[in-house]
This record gives sequence, C-alpha cells and structure tokens, in this order.
Amino acid sequence: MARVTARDVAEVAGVSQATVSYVINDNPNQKISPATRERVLRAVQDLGYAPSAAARALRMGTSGAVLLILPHVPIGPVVGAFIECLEAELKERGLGLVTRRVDDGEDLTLLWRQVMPAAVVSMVAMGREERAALEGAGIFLAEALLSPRREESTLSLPQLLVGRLQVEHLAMAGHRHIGYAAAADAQVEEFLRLRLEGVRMSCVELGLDLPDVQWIEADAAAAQAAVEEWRAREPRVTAVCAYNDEIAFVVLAGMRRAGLRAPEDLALIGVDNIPLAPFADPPLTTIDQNVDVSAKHLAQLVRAGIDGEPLPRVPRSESVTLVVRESA
Amino acid sequence: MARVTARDVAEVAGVSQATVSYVINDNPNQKISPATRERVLRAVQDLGYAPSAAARALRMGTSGAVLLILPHVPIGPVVGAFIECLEAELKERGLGLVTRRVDDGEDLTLLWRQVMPAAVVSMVAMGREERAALEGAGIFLAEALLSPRREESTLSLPQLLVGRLQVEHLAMAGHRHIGYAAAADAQVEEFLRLRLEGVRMSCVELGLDLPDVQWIEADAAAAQAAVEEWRAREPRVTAVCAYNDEIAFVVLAGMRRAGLRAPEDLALIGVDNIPLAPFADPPLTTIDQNVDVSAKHLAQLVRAGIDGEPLPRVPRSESVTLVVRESA
DNA sequence: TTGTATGCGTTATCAA
DNA sequence: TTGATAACGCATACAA
Repeated sequence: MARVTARDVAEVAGVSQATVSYVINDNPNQKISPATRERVLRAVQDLGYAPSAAARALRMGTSGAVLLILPHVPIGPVVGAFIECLEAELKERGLGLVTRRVDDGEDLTLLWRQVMPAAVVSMVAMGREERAALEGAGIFLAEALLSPRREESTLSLPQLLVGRLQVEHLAMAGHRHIGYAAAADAQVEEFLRLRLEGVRMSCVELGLDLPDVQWIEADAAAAQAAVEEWRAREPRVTAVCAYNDEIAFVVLAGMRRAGLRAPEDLALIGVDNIPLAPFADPPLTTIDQNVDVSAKHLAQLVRAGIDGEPLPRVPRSESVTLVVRESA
Repeated sequence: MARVTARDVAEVAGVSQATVSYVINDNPNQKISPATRERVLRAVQDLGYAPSAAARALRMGTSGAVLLILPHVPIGPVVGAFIECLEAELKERGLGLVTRRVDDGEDLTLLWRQVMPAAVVSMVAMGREERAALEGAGIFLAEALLSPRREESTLSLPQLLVGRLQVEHLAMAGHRHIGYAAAADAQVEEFLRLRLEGVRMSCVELGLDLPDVQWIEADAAAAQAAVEEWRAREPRVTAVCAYNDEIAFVVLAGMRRAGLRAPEDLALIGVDNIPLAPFADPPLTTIDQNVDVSAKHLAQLVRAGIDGEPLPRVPRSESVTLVVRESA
C-alpha cells in the first residue's frame, strides 16, 4: 500500500498534477472550473489523499509549524496550561505547535534548522548571532523570557515582580521578618534565583530584614524542621514566601505537624495559583502569573510576525496578580 | 543568508555532495578516508550545516519521529509525567517525540500521513482500516488504551482496575457503604466512566451497595454539601472513592468545612498519586498508575517495532498500585 | 482554464 | 574511495 500522491489523484481525476495542487491549495491566481474542482475533490476523497508534509516543507522552505522551545523544567500545571493555551490559540489561527525541551548546552540552531518552523517561541534566551541567523532564515522569533529585554517581540515573564508582590502583600499586613521556602530542585534554579532576588529587593526597599531562606525537600518532617527554624529565629519569622504553591503545600504540612496555623502563627504565600490552591488548609494566598494571557499575546505576536504584518502592541511585561485567600 | 546545504559543505571541503552525505550518516557500506572525513566535518562545523529535516523525510519516506496521539484531556501532573517520561525514554533511543492532541471527530489518517512518523503511540482507539493503513505504510503502531484489546503491541491502562482497587481497599477496612466523588469535567468523561464502572463491579462482587455518586465541582461549599449528603444517607456512607487526587483534595476541603476528619468520619481514597498527595491533610491514600513504567514499556515496544525486531514481552496490562497513607 | 517543466535538499545506486 | 545522477512529492512560473 504505497503512498497516495497528488499524481495518483490527478490520474483518477483525469487532470494534471498541477491542477490537483491548485485545487488543494485554493490557489488564488488560478481559476479552476467548478467541474474540474469537483472531480479533483472527489478523487481526493476516494483515494484518501493527504499531502506529504515533508514534500511541502521542502518546497516551501518552511514546515509552517511554530516551534516552542522550553527549558528543561518539570511540566506542572502552569507549564501545562501555558502549552495547552498556546496550542489552542495557534490552532485557531491555523498553526501547529511543536514543543521541544532543550538541555542547557544544546545547540538551538540545529534544532530550528531541522524543524524549519515559520516561527519560534522561545523561553530560553538566544544569543545575538542566533537571532540574526533566524532573521536571515526568515523565521519570526518571539521570546518569552524570565529576564526582560527591550525588544519588540519579546515579552517577559517577570519573576522578579512575582517575588516583589509576595513581599509587598506580606509587608502590607505588617510582617517585618519574612522567610523564604526555596525549592531544592535544580531544574527550577533559574526561576528560583529570580523570584528570590525579587523578594530580596523588595525587602530592602521596604526596610525589612533580608529573607531567611530554608530549602524545602518534598518531606513533611523536613518541612516541619524548617518551620521550627523560622519560629526559633530572633526576631521570629512571621511570614513566609514559598517558591511556588507546591512548596507552600509542603510548608503547610510541616506547619500542621508543628501544630501551627496560617496565617496566625505563620503567614504563607505561594506562586502559581494552581487549581488546588483554593483547597489548601487554609486556602492559599498566591501570585497568579496569568500564563493564559501570555499565551494569547504570544499567539498574536506570532501570527502577525508570520504574516509580515506590523506587530500588535502587546504589553512588554506580562501582568502578575495577587490572589488573596486566607493563608496570608 | 540562505540555507546552508550539503552542496555548500561539499564545495568548501572540496568533495562531492554525495561524499558529504556519506560522512554525515556514517554510511556503513562506504569507506571514507580519514583525511576526507576530517575535511568534511570541519566544513560542517565552519558553515554550521544542519541537514534539512524535510528533505531527509521526503527522501527516506519517514520523519523518524514518533507521533503521540492524545485524547483531549487536561495536561495535569500525570499526563505531564507520562509525556515527559516517554520523551526521555525515546530520546535515549535517538527518537524524537511529536505530541498531538486530537478532538473526537478528527481524522487520524490525515494526521499521520502529514507527520510521516516512524511509529505512532496512540491513546485513542483506532479503527480496523486505520490500523491496516498504518501497517501498509510501514508505520509501527503501539496503543495505550483504556479499554483493553488483545493485540501484541497494545498495552492497557486499566481504569477498571483502578476503581476496583479503590473499593477493595475500602472494603478491607470494613466499609460497606461507599460514595463516589465524580469529576464534573466533560474532558475526562471516558476515564470517569471506566473508573466508576470498576467501582460498581467491585461493589457488586464484594456484596456492597452500589456507590452513591456525587458530582463534585471545583468549589469547597459545593463539596461540603456533597459530603453532607453522604452523611445524611440511610445507611450512612462511610468511605468515598474520588475520581482522582484533585477531586479528593476538594472533598477534603468540603469535609473540613463540615467539621469532619478522614478517615474517622469519612474515609477517602484518590487516584494518581500526584506529588501533592502526601501533603494533604490527612495524607492521601491513593492509587498509583505508574505511568512512568508504562512509558518505558511503550518506548521499548516502539523501539523494537521500528527496528523490525521481535516485540519484547511486555505486560498486556500495566500495573496499578495502592499507596496507603492516612486518609483511608 | 489547464498542462509542462523545474527545483527544493537529501539519500542511494551505480559507474568511474 | 569518490562522483555524477536519479528519485522522493509538491508548488509554481510559464507555455499552451
């Protein structure tokens, strides 16, 4: 059962292969008589013809796909939602999404040269030459970076701001001595660094002590120890920023073991607003990164970039919002 | 900045384009002198040459990728882990993974004809002709289905068993009247149906009453109402199977509002063993589907299938294990 | 309105 | 050991 090609279709329909191509692609500067079109379409149906993506890509110089380059972070609810949303948005615009996670040393050039995407959405920073090469190849680049950059097509996911918002909320509630619950996972090191930096900056600006950092393993007993460290400090830590909501859940488990309640004994604020955050005990106050709107913006950018239209004005920096529940 | 082709490399290296191809692919039945190979490789380096995936795919008749076909379910921690693991396993074997989520009516044939994968891993059932067509096209098919089928290359993710295990554990603890916390999400309908069916079957076999089903929205107050319904039943429901761990968290939140504790007032068991399960209050007893071992098996199957080797003997049905913590 | 012919970048066959 | 050459399936400029 060999592959059905446009030639087979042409033969059955009694037309030339070119005509098949015209019909398939609704080529605008080729008028096709309704009768021929009809015959061709029927033949396509009958034979179950599907154009070869490879041949098309080879001919067109691009696969038409959008390549999403992700750093090697775990795919949790947030990254999942981001991919899901971006995928949906692009699909609506007739674009397919190919997702690739890359390791640190990996050669990005090789990657996009292979995939031949029409556009690249990257969450890892690309070097100067890399960007030039992409431009030269006619591939539109949209970046979604943790550290902001002043480019038209770059929007930043402001991790620094995330940290600041956490502290501001706690300071507003009168806390002066805060702790930081860091994730002991090398994969998220970059995120952690920036969020913690944001926390530090904010502490300095607001005249608070620097955060008291504890590394949290996925273990309630260890978390309990960390919590007790905070409580034993002089002066005592009264509020904690968690790296994310998962860590916050672990901290809550530690507090429970220590017989402590949030926010009375120790206030707690997370990041991500995962679906389970409202169901923590107590419901988790957290920072929402609104990745769905980022995805929407990215999709708009990509769409315009591919079509060569002027880029829509999209916020340089995505909005990050505080979600107040009960834990802080 | 036009694309760097094998011809450019050949020119720089002072050899023919065919030679470049030989060197690149380590063609076994072509001896290349070390000197030539060296020159070619240097030229490749200098020009930053990367072979065109499209051209290669066109020529070879396959893109070499593995196509993962997923139903349109939300990408939570479990599906995320599955993808992640499968991706890693395949990468280890030099295979790339292309993930596609398909809607219900979507034409799968079109999909694989376009991607030209070397193998397809499908979580949606394929029709008889579809499978024949794939075979004809020389594409290896491995299925990971919810409903088992007796094929060599099909392994089932036994959702029925998941439900049974939940009930068996509860029955063992002496519960006779159990409730079922169903997810009110149309996307997971298929999973829900099967898990619930497993619960029903097990109830019948063990001589328990049929489960008392409550639909749980993502809302603690609503969950509280559901919990109180169970408690008001005559005879009273003493244990609940949740559709998954997320629903279990919601039920726990509802119980908390109702002033009830697990397992004393109401035992609770989830499914999935998500990372947060140990940190619920109380820590969640649950069923682990071990998707990582499924992924491993699938990767083995795919590898053998592509290489035309005899398929490794792999369990027809994946193992599902009970993880006992404190909630039941 | 339709058909003919060409090239996209590879790999692989065969002759040198 | 190497090089010329022919597909692979498609889109399009150009001829009819």
